Amino acid sequence: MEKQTITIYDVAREANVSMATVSRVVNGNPNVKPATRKKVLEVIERLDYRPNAVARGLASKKTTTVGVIIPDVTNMFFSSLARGIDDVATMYKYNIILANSDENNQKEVSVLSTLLAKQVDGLIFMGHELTDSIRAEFSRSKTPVVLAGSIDPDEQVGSVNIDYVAAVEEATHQLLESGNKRVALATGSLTHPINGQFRLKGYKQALEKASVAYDESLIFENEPSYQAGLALFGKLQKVGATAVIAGDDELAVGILDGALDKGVKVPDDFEIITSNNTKLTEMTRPQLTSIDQPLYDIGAVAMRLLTKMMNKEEIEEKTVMLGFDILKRGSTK
Amino acid sequence: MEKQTITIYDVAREANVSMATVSRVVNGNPNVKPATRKKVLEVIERLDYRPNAVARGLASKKTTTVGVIIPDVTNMFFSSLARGIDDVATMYKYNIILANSDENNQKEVSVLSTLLAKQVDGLIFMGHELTDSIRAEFSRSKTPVVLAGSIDPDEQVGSVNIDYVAAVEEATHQLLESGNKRVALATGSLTHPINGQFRLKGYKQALEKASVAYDESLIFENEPSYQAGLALFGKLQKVGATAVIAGDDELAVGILDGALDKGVKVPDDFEIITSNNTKLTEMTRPQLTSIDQPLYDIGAVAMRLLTKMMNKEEIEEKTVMLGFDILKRGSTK
DNA sequence: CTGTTAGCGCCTTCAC
DNA sequence: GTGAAGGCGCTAACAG
Repeated sequence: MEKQTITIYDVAREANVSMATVSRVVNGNPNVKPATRKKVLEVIERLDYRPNAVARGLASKKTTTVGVIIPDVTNMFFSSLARGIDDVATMYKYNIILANSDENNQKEVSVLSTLLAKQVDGLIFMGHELTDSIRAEFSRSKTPVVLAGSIDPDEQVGSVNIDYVAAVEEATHQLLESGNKRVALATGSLTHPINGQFRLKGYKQALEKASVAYDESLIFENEPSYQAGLALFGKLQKVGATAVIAGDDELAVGILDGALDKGVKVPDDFEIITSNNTKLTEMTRPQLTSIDQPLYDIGAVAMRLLTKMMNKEEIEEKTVMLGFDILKRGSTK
Repeated sequence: MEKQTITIYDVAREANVSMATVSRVVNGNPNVKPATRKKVLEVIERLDYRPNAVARGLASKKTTTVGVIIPDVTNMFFSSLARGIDDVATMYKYNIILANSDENNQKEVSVLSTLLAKQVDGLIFMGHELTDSIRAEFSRSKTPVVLAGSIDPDEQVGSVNIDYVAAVEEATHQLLESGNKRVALATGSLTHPINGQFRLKGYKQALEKASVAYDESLIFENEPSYQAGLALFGKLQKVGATAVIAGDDELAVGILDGALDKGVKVPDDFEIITSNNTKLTEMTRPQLTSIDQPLYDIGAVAMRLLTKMMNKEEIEEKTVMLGFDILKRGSTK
């Protein structure tokens, strides 16, 4: 009645060879005479044998699974990355253990701990802040880690991203150029380096080059959600902003709808540039101009980088920066 | 230099007890004297010991991980389900191995096979068709399976869904009621039972009750994508449809934008009811009227059901049907 | 090319 | 309440 498993031992017996030989053919070891290989394969087929990956993992100390910590699969930005990660993982015969963290430090630490207990061969971390507790867990195990779609100022772990400074600088520049005097910046928490350091820096640089004074009241910290965007538009109007750079597409759609709902014309009376170029940017009317981060590729490259690290290959540069563009659509003039 | 792991054996030695005792305290077995428990816990803390889940899995034949086969994480419908699944899984100390299948039979079979090899304790399958090869894999292993957000006409495996027949019947009814003579139905492949059997049936029943003749030219098979929707609107116009029921929200948004782009007024000149009530339905202008499937809950309940099955608890009913509503928004009169 | 022999780290009877 | 011992199914030297 129990899931009667047939083991490598059964196959060995039936095929009149040793377990070692069976193991060899299963693992594609060339040191097997074609004839015996054929015989073994035949028995495997007949018995419908399937290697037990757990046992294999224990013996070989490799699980061929990697842990992926994601803030929220439900957010297109992250799910797009995740898709790239999974596809490349599959390509390299890895599986993904996916865990949502809501960027909640406690959850992150807890999930990281169980992932490590499960002996994942590597980790991909999405999330914009590497707290000390997370860093501690990382270094405590020697498991390779890659950050996808974010950046670690200390460059202690691998990371795949774009040049956030340059991207936001360029976006700000365009908005300034088209005549906006007051361009707002709406990102997530400024305690996250990607926002507080990089994006903000790009924003300030653009202002400076245009000789526009920096005004802190134009900086907004928000959740990456549609609701937050909807609520934000009013505040944006209040401070006299005529354009905004949003750090998240859902947030941007919220801002757009907030404007539309008040009868404000986009882009005529208000311009928006968003940051992630997810599918969402094409679904609105007008469509959203966006920084074009190659999301899928960021995930894919991150996973590829991780495979190299797991494979102990030589890594030229563990921080890889992909190219970006500003994709002009209807939300800007 | 190697990831020097400390094992249960080290803890046992340091604490002057046997491995068995350590195992007991780690697993919360009550048969341990408080004093020794305390001592062991202390050593565990000091040595920073973390049980190896792989070894545990081999010995106990339980991995506390479940496999989740998802067509595409990038689609809000599925990612919403996935979120519900993961949250409940976490609650019950399970982890999720997530694998994208694109509803491609070959990928499904292949991934299912590796999931089974990894000894997952259970499986959640999202996808609208249980092909024979999938069924074969399912029954070949005795691993519990639950379908989330779809339905198996044969009810061989567990499933959590809503009453698709009633939902589409109601939606069709409303559209007919508001004066539409030609209501189209745009779903995924009709070979999928959820479409070809259930949704179509609800559609036909509504027509019948309203004494409207069934016209096959009003039935459309589409990919669940924005692009497909965009392209579809033209065809909808061509067959003289004035309203549509879409089986997927991205598809619906595409149809909406297709209409808007041609200057067709929604809902005045064209009405739309979509099926999944994902976040997307709120993001458009007008917002989309939708069948309100409790996506997160479907995922959550599916996972909960699976935990019961893995736990060999008595299951009253392995097909659970959740309630639904029609959420009226701006895309209908 | 193939077989033998140890483990991998932990759980689980079965005694004591 | 605690210890000893035998696996779980497979890989990895090491012989031959």
